[in-house]
Amino acid sequence: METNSFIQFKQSAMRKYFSRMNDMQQKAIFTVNGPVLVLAGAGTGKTTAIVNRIANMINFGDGYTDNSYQGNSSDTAFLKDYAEGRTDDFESLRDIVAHNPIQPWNILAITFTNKSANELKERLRSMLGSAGLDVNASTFHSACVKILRKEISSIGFGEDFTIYDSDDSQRMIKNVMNDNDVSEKQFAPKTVLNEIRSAKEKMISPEEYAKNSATDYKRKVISKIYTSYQERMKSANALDFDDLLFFTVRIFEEYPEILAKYQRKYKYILVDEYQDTNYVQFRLVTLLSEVSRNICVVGDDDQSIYKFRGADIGNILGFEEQFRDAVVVRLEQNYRSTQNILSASNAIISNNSARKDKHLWTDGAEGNKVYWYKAFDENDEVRFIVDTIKKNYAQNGKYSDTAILYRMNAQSNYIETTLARNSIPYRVYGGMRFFDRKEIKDITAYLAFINNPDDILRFRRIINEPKRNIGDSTVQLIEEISRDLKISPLEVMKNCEEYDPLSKKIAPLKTAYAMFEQLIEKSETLPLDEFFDFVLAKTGYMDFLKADENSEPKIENVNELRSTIVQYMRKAHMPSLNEYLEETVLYTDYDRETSSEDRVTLMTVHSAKGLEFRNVFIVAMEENIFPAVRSLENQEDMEEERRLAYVAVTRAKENVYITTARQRLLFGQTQRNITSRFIKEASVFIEKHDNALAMKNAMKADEDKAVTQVHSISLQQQLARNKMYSSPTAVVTENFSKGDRILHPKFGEGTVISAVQTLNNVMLEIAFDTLGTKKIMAGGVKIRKI
DNA sequence: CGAAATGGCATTTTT
DNA sequence: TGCCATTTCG
Repeated sequence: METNSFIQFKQSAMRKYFSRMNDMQQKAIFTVNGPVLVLAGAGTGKTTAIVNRIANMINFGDGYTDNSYQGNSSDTAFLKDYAEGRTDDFESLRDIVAHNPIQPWNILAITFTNKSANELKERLRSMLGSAGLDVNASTFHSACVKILRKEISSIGFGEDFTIYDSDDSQRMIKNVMNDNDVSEKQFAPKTVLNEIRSAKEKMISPEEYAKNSATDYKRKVISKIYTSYQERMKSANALDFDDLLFFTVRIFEEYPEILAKYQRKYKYILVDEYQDTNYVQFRLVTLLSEVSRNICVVGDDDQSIYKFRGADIGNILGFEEQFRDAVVVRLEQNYRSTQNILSASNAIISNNSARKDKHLWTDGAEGNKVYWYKAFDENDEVRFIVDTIKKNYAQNGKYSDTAILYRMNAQSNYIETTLARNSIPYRVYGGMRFFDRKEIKDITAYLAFINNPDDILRFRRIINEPKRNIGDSTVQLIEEISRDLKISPLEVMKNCEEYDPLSKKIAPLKTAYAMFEQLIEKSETLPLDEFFDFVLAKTGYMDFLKADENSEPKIENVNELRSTIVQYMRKAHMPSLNEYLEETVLYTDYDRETSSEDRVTLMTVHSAKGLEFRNVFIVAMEENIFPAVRSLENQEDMEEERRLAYVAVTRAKENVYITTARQRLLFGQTQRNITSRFIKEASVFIEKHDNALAMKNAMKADEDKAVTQVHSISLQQQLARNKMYSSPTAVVTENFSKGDRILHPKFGEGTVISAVQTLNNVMLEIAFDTLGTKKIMAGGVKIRKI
């Protein structure tokens, strides 16, 4: 009697402690040991559940399910009081309830992005204080870097290895292709890199790749490039992003004692966004949890949208097969959206076959129907968006609760222009990132090369930037010598007089060597920020920038880079160049910092995952765009598009606006697409507002009037209409015809052979008096009739 | 060597 | 159409 009530009150007291969580969330929180699969639909409080689960593990261990301690009557009385709200003495609760509490450093929580890792860290800290900071919450990549810095010597790299970003990798591929006489025309470096990347994602080494390539010419070539790429990476002591995961798993597979060490360290593994894991990531997680079997994966198969970069939805769908005893928790109560939005998204996603059945619900309001605006063309479409944003703004005085989502980045342009013209503040996500800018990459390359003089790629990038009279052929020679003799390019420069082919360049090489020698020396003595200034001055890079009159934004960027160094120095325990470089390459999140400014957000549906907005516009929901053309043929791709549509709709708290256009100008061509199947799938929850028909009829009336006077005026009309909508610069004002004499600012005088009218430009074929015949767009360079 | 012209290409993106 | 990377020409 007594024992039963102890356990009963213990559980109610603990439920009381986590009473802000719903039953399902509590189930996830209290299942501490063994494999757990949390299927968390959009907006169901997933992160909160994760944070609370970790808090439970650290505070109470497996106290909730433990039967070994039977308590006594005063404990039972306390628990009863706690459960019924007469006390909230947490310390006493923990004393009585805790069983095998888990040390924070035995927990590894893995996410995909720095943003979510940071969010997790922050929430753990605020819930658990300093214990929260001891949980290893990091991305796959940074978790692997940490392991590799300790263990990589086992496979022959130095522990101060350099990390290459995608841009660096691609350059490296190009270099390798050039040196192996593989034409970039025949094999696009991008394609080659992708192939290598996907091989690494599947844990296929160059040797293994070679085995299956004997018969296929393309594979044979790629195999050669892959092998040589990895060799060079090794001699540069560099790893690319994929290597970080690949080599960690390799080490675990080949060195059981190293694996065992980490299995002991990370007794509890938690993986967020599990639906987006690829094979290496799956392997890593599987290996680490093999012994403890304490693995909790959290995700939503309906939000798996990264197949194109290797994500395997099978990982989450197969979890229950992999772990027969897995506890499955479904989070389906949604705290974000109105019932109508949820119904619409459920209606869409239920057309997918490869999924675990889930049904989002809310006890909140019914809300508005999804608003579908059928526009005449893309200009009418943005006009609607602008009007609606203005209307909403008039009501609640806020722009930042609105997002405009599109399928591809190319669509942002015409929306931006119109927003700007209407003075609606906005921010576009995506595009050039801070650390991808040339000047930033250059300076970082200096720092990286000073940090690791074997880094041949960075050497190549900066040795003649600014100009030091060391041209391509000389660099090529240095590289070859360095490779053949297995010495660093610096060594080659130092002793350049020993190498005959370099004899003509001894002076510049010696000068450059002396410079690097000084830089390296200062890197060991100066604090980082002062060292940074020294590099800028000594290398002449700052002067080089200042010499260009348009360089102000660049100089500003450089100053911003400096402030990242200062920031880093402030928070680092032992600031080092190596660690700083690691952070900048791995944590590029910095320029995504959420500004508090009140702006409309423009982004692709992909980058909207995990975010929420009161009002969401989903632009151009038409077949060929959303779903994208390339997914129409293939069932699997189509299901991914549908998941994407599901993600898009579930971003909204209150209002979803979907737009389509009867015709639209995209990639310079006018196209007519039929309505997206996704709209039809959710039609019950959608309200259609057709402006296309009205506008078409209005235009038809105009046209009829005109036709009575002039025949076939439609091209003229078309042009006039384009003039109205498009920027004025694109319009050709002068009319050219065959036989006209013209003056071109560069090519001089000539005679027009033909003039072909395109939609809003004229293609001229001109016989120049001195240069022969050329085809030129009249709208581009200024061509005058004479 | 650097600006200008040409050609090719156009889902989605994090680390 | 518009962007980019590469080529081309002075």
